[in-house]
Amino acid sequence: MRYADKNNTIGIMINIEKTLLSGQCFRWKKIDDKFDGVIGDKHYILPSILDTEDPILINYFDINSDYDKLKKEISLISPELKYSVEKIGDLFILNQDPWEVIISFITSQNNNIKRISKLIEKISNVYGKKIDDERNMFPTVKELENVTEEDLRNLGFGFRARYIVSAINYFKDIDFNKFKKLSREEMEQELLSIVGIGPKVCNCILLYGFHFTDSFPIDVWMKKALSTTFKDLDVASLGDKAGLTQQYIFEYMRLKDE
DNA sequence: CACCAGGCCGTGC
DNA sequence: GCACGGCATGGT
Repeated sequence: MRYADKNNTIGIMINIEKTLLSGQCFRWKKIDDKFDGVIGDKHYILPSILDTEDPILINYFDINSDYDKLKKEISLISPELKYSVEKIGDLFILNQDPWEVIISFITSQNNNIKRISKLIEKISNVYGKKIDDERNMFPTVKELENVTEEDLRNLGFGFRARYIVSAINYFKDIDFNKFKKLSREEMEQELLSIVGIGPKVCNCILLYGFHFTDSFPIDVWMKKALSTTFKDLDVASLGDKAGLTQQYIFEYMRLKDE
């Protein structure tokens, strides 16, 4: 929601709760009515209604994109999506560290959010730089380059340990800045060549890690949604609102289960 | 004790 | 091509 204060400064107040609990990020913990998390090298404790001019937060929550417009467009697609947008309210596609997203979503397969969060916190505490007494940064590719499958199994990553090592081995030898400049198609092809990254994880990485907002990750929930309530939805026509639409569909399916 | 978690890999047909 | 079992671990 946009507002102007007495100095006529334009600000934006957003509700970050649904986004931080949506399953696109794994480093935020809800403590009482605050959210405790890490963005890059900073430890944040944020209220669920956020009013900020911090450029790091503005970028992270993608505040400069026009979500009011996107929500309006998504509401027009179907009554169910209109309901979901009204009920859920603010929902953003975050701008996260792509490397953290790659490891997070490899970790996410056949797993649940709680345990994914625990594992991401562990790998940060063991290999990442310390920020303060409570939190560490997510480790860089460099900091993970000598990590073995056994190390990761000992941390609890299970069968995903092999996949994470394969991702580390791929990225330790390439220039990440060049990788970021690849086209969506090229990037998809590269990601899928890494053992442990299949179509679903790849789409999550493209969407949540590299902000290709036309990505539409299809998991078990989405398959169910697209074969029942949303069977008439033309996914291919969604364009750059596909990722956000997917999030509202996911939330709709969750709402229905309550 | 079973069964599941926002999949993917390897194998066999 | 596509169906199937196996996979580590922790939670219910």
